[in-house]
Amino acid sequence: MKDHIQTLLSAALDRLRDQGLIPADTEVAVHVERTRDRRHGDFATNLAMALARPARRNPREIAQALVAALPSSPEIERVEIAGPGFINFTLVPEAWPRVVSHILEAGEAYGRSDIGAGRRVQVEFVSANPTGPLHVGHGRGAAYGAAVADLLAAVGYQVHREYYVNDAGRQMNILAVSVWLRYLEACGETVPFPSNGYRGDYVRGIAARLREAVGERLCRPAGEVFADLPPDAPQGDKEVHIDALIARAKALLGEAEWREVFDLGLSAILEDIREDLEAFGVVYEAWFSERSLVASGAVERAVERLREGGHTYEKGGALWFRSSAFGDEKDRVLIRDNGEPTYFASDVAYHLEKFERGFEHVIDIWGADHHGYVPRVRAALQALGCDVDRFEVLLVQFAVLYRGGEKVQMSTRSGEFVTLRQLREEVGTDAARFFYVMRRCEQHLDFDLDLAKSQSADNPVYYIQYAHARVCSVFRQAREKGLVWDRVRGEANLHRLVEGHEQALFERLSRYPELVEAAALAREPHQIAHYLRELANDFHTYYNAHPFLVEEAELRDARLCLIEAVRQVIANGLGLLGVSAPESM
RNA sequence: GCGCCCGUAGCUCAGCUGGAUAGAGCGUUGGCCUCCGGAGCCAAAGGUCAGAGGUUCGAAUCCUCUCGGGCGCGCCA
Repeated sequence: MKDHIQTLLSAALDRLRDQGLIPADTEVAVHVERTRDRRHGDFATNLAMALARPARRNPREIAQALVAALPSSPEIERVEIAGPGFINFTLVPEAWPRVVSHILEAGEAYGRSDIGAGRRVQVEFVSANPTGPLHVGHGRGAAYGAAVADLLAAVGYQVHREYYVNDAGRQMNILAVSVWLRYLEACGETVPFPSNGYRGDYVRGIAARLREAVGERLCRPAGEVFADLPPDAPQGDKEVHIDALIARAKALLGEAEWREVFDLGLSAILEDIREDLEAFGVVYEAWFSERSLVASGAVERAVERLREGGHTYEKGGALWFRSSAFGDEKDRVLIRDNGEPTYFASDVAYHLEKFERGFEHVIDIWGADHHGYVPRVRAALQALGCDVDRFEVLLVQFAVLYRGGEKVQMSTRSGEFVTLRQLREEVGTDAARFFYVMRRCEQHLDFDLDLAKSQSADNPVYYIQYAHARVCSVFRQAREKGLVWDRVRGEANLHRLVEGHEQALFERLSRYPELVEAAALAREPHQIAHYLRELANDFHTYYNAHPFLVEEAELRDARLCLIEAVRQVIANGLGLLGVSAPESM
């Protein structure tokens, strides 16, 4: 409907250009919006006011010319000029109920569109280091990223969801050595556990699996392992200590056996993460390995390209990228003085590779604590000649859990953090997915565990799901009473739905496609969450005000059509957020 | 010190690329169950949109500054 009015206005605009009333080169976006007040009709545009300046005319004068030039339409009952120069459109009454037929016809496809035109867009999200289970901080990125990806898919983009696996860095070596030490313990050795190691219980679990797989073949006496190592903190430097420990482990085991430990740890954790996300309703098209990037020489190639482009220099034995020439606050090291590439170097290679894979748009979803990282990646892409307008980073702020009004403390050091899995077990996937995307991603999120668990009206998830279940329940009741819903008869009698509650529902339902489009383009799934609450409220209100299973079959069938449409839109909307739509609760 | 995000009702937050009288939920107060699920509904009270300038027909929205809160500023990942 909105599109229809936009089309009419564009036509009128062309006529005014032809008539010379406005300069031919005037560029103006035709912007149609829903009115907030019924007295202003159903839709309004500020086009005349936007044209006032370039045309050097009074807005109302332009509005009159626009209205005169407007092609006629059977959908529109009235066009009025109001206030400083708004043009208000009122639809013919018959236009509204039609939305119900559209919804019943389209079913799950209602709200989907093709504005993406099949363009390929990549969404990379979560990408947590595979050194331990996902925690609740990752949960928000997972829920948000999945919702953004699903929204983009819903409006016609070809979406590629990707998880970047940091399986090549020092942190992974630390994990491997942690696993190995726990394994030694399991073999009966007594080892002092490094203060910088991974202390979580899951490491013991992986060590146990290792022992099952290889027996005591990889066991070495603790005395040999720790002989002459630099001291751990607090006497010594914990970083130096653990690096020496890693080197010793590699020396004692040899490359092949070290790799065995490393790979078992990596695959165990990746498997855990994958299962965790899957249970959270989050699936990926690809898991992209950093190690494969290093192995294929892509990192060297990317660094080489920067060097050839004259964007690098050497200082202090290291190779630097002149990112400050592209807006970053300082230059960044690509290759350390020890010859090892930095994490940044492989990230440059990864992002270059994204563009080389031919995505038309590349979206990264990061925790807000990485915001300082954005300018350097952008700088690198620019230096490599990529179109940075096609690169977008969405930063997700922290989520803080509350229980009983108190902040839930999390400590990574002790290994006692709240995992995503624990959260799912406590509040359920539906509540978790919904709560995570209830707020704009720039907004800090207060996650109230008690509220998420509560089965009451206070809890928006239950409120919305209840509306869905209630519709299903009405249909169950109808069947029990032997009433058969005749959809065709219902659709033929939609004009009978003249109650205020019914009109409100038509209006609400009709804006759903606009909403999905807006939410997708703005990457704002929270708009869907808010909409669904309002829709559910409209429905519950209607439910309380009017019986659906009335005697008169025509009216009854029409009302059943309407509430079935409501059910469909709730199901579609919840689906975009990864929340289930139960038939009973 | 520099950079990014945030500041709207007692609390948690919406407010669509600037638009007509700033909206929800919770909480508070007062109502609605012989009836399709009361896990629901209705009503009332509650605001100097942090503050000050600026841009214009018009600013919660855009720009600048100030104040307050969060986060980040490694040859870590």
